This record gives sequence, C-alpha cells and structure tokens, in this order.
Amino acid sequence: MPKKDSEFALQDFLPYLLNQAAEESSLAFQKAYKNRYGMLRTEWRVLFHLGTYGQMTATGICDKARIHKTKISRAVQKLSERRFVVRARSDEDRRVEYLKLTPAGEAAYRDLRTEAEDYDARLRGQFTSGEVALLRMMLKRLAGLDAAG
Amino acid sequence: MPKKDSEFALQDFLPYLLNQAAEESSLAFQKAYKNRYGMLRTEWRVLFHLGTYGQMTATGICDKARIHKTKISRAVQKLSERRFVVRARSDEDRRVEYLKLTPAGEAAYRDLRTEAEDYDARLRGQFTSGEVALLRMMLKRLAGLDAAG
DNA sequence: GCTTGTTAGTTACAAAAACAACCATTACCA
DNA sequence: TGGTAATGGTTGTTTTTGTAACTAACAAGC
Repeated sequence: MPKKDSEFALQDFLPYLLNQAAEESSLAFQKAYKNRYGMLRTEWRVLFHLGTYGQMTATGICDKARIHKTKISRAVQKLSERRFVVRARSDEDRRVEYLKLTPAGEAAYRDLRTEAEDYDARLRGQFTSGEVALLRMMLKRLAGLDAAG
Repeated sequence: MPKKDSEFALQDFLPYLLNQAAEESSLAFQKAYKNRYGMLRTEWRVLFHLGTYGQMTATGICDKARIHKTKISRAVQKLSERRFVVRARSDEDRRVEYLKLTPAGEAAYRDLRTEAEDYDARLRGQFTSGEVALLRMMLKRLAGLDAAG
C-alpha cells in the first residue's frame, strides 16, 4: 500500500486560499487609498473605524480591528499630521486619548467609502446574494468575529 | 432626506473580512512552521510547492503562488542554507535553476503537511461539506484562480 | 555577428512591520 | 498610604517586505 503522498491539495488548503483571496482583493482596493491619499493599510483602517463608529480610543480600535497598538499609534500619528484626525485627552483618565475625524478626515472617509462600496458591489456581483451571505457568515466565524467584533 | 451615512458596514466589507479571516487562520497555522522549523511564511509556501508539485523553478513558484521573485529568491536561499532544498542549473538554459527538496526537506514537508491537514480539518469541521465546497469556489474566484492556478 | 530586447535570478536600498522596552497614569490591596 | 501590578500609549531596534536596479544567459532581427 503506497503512502498517500499526493492527497494534500495546497490549492484547497483554507489558510492558503484565504490569503490568496484576501491579498488579491486588498491589493485592488489599495489603489484607492494609496494613490489618492498616500495612505497605508493601517491608516485607512483607522480612518474607516473612526468614520463608521465615530469617536474611539486607540485601544478601542486595537480591539475592534485586531491590530497591534504600535501600528495604530503610528497610523494615528500620520493621520493627525495630515489633519484627518484630532486627539483629545480624557479628563477622567489622563492616559486615554479620544480620536475623531476632522472635516477633512470626514471628506476623505466619505470619498473612500464610496470607492469601497463600489468595489464591494463589484466583488459581490460575481455571486448570488445567498452565496454572499453565507460567505460573510463563514468568514466571520473563521475570523473569530462571531460574538465580539 | 438625510445622507445615508451609516449604511456602510465595515465588518461586512469583503476585503476587510477576508483579511481578518486570512490573518486569523494564518497566525494559528504559523505556529507550526515557525516554532518547529523557524520558517517564514514564504518559506513554508516554497516548501509546500516543492513538496506537493515536485521539482520546480523559482519562476514556476512565483507564477503558481503569486509571490514576487525577490521573496522567492530569499526564501530559497534560506531553505538551501538549511539543506531543505537543492538547486541544480539547467543544461538547456543556464539561467534557470531547478529546485527540489532534500530528504530532510521532504521530512519537514511531510511533518508540516500533517499539521496542515489537521488544522484544515479543524477549520472545515465548523461547516458542512457543501458550505466548504462553496467557500473554496468563492475564494478561488475572488483570488482570480479560476482557470490558471 | 552584432545590436536590441527578454527572461531567470540576485542584490541594494528604502519602506513597513514585529517585537521589546519604555513613560505616565490609574487600579489594586495589604 | 505606599508598594506592586495593570493599562494607555509611545519610542527604539531589529526583521521582513517592497521597489528598483543589476548580472548573466538567451532570443530575434537584420
């Protein structure tokens, strides 16, 4: 009986497939924020968190977006230099800093959000809405975003 | 009529979700090749390509794995230093170099393949086999891996 | 056969990420 | 109330990546 050597299919290995799909879609969408605003991936993520959820702290974004705090710290620095974000120390706890978008930040957010919606619609267009719903459900579970998020 | 400001759901945006799921699953699987063999992501990818497809050239891996050639070049360097991979110049075309696993490389591959199979089975276990099939189909299409691969 | 172009792969340098150590402030608790 | 731990956030250093330029070998046109 031969060793079942060739049964493993790399192109069906979920972590591999997930990465290929993620990279492809990220690279395509990246053009929007990179070319038009010179932003990095972490920067648009911070921008979008503040844009969709309103005022947050850096730690809040860390938890929600699952990004390390040093990356957030530097992204906030950049966004604040560009006057897209303002920081305000809390009075109750002087360690924490509230972040929110400036009008310029809001404008950039709205612009990029339109891009995002268009791009997402294009991706979804390849499938039925039932398939998309299932895909989202599965991705959320794989990401561990079922309950918390 | 108010601006539909809050209709965009970041947590449903496909590139974002794909990245979250990809990162989560990659990080978990990473432990296997990182802790046990001190490998980087590109290195296990090269190892797995050579393990599952047999002898290949660097360019062949680039095309199949969609990784830039500089990354492949460095990964091959590392793997060859560790005696997991041997390189052999082609006689027909002295630019090309055939890569294949050494016995030690094969052993590492088989070991990590087992890990991969177990981990993949664990991921798949959260869903029905029909759901998994659909997920794979969708991810391949999103990755642009429909025809070529 | 000699310019021009292409392909396989490497190297050098700049940008970004990971990791650890670090303040400052607040919480715990004996 | 004073010492220890935990938390929010930043900074510094090392790895890893991205980008461009490079060498070497081949291919094609003329």
